[in-house]
Amino acid sequence: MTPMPTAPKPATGLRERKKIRTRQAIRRAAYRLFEERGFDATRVDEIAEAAEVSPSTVFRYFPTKEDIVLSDEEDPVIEAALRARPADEPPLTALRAALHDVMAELWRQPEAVTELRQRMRLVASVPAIRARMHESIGKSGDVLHGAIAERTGRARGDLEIRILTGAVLGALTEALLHWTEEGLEDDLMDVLDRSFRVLEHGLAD
Amino acid sequence: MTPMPTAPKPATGLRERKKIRTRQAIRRAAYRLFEERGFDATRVDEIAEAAEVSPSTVFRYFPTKEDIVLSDEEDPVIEAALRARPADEPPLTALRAALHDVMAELWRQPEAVTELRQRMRLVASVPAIRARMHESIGKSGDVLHGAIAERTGRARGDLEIRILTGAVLGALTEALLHWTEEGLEDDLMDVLDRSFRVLEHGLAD
DNA sequence: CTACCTTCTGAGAGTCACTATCACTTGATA
DNA sequence: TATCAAGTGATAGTGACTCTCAGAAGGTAG
Repeated sequence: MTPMPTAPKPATGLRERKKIRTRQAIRRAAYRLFEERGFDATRVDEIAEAAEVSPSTVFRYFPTKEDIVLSDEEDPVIEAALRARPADEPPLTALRAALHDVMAELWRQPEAVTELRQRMRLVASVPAIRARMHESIGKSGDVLHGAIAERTGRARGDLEIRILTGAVLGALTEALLHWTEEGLEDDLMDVLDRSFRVLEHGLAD
Repeated sequence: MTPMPTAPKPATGLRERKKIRTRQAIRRAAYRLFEERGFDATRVDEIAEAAEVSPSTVFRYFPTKEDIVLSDEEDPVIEAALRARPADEPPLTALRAALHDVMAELWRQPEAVTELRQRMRLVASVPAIRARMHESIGKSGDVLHGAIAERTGRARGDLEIRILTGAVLGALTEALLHWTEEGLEDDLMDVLDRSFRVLEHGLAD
């Protein structure tokens, strides 16, 4: 019986550190090999060897080969940013502001941006990874759904909210893919703004 | 050299008929087994045996096991319905009307509705199939994208159009999943209308 | 420092979706 | 009837992923 079951510790201890390092080693090795010879042409065994672990270990850290590419630790960040917005803002406004904040923060970390580019390149070129991304976006949808339900006072299963989050995520996904196909160099913040403009005013202007 | 390379024949001939029957046999057998024992617990060999063909033949007709569930012959139908709308209608209006038409036609065929229900039940419960559906929706997005680009006079690669189609398809997908999770019995036309209302007016009312 | 426990790792064997190849059958055609 | 093209089945792969179990290594109490 732990006295404070709510505090999950700041992840100190040799064990935790080793796990983080192993995870990183696998992912780095995988990215390198994927860039060198392509996703499909890279076997999991090779990733394991390059990362100096056994194949079993790779699957212990990542349930599928595709999951090595998709980290997915962003959801809670976005959710937090959304909760930080004043409660009287309409959903779309709050969402735009929240995503704006998250992206500004992301852009402050050059290596995070580099990784985003690598990842999007793979997403754009490998169907299996794209499919996986859509799945994970669906899960993000659930999270957003909950947060918006709270702030608008609607029920969790509300159809209209679900439609709204679906529309927003669908729009953003397309915008992100467009950005990727255009060479990953456009101003992503601008792409984001244009997405919300369409969501708010349609194709009008 | 065929005299008329544009006319692909009305699919007469024993060969064609046999192919269609084989395809149907495989799909029917698969649906039955999936309902009986679940998607993951059904091996492709078993589907082949139930359909009285060899496993190789199953893969000749469907590239993956998931594709047995997702027919995907609807895109051209929707596209045609969209092109049939007057050119001066704004995109969202035209899309709603086109989908309205397609769905009304679908509802006129009871067995098509039954199959839709079966399919959606699998989509909702099997992640791999859901992922595949998202992929195929992405392709539908391309089609819609092209059709809307034409009718608005914008370029094919236009970001705003892509955002719009992404939003519409994202909203509709969520609505369809909601419908499925609610038991497949609600009035789907109503769900469709509510989706477009949110797309046009936001969460306002 | 030692003993014990829990967690992590690696090795091995097995399952199953999917691919490639090739001989054989069968519908179309002259 | 002979010939050709297309569809089928058997066989032997490949590679992602699962399960199990023995041993190693971090954490902890005495």
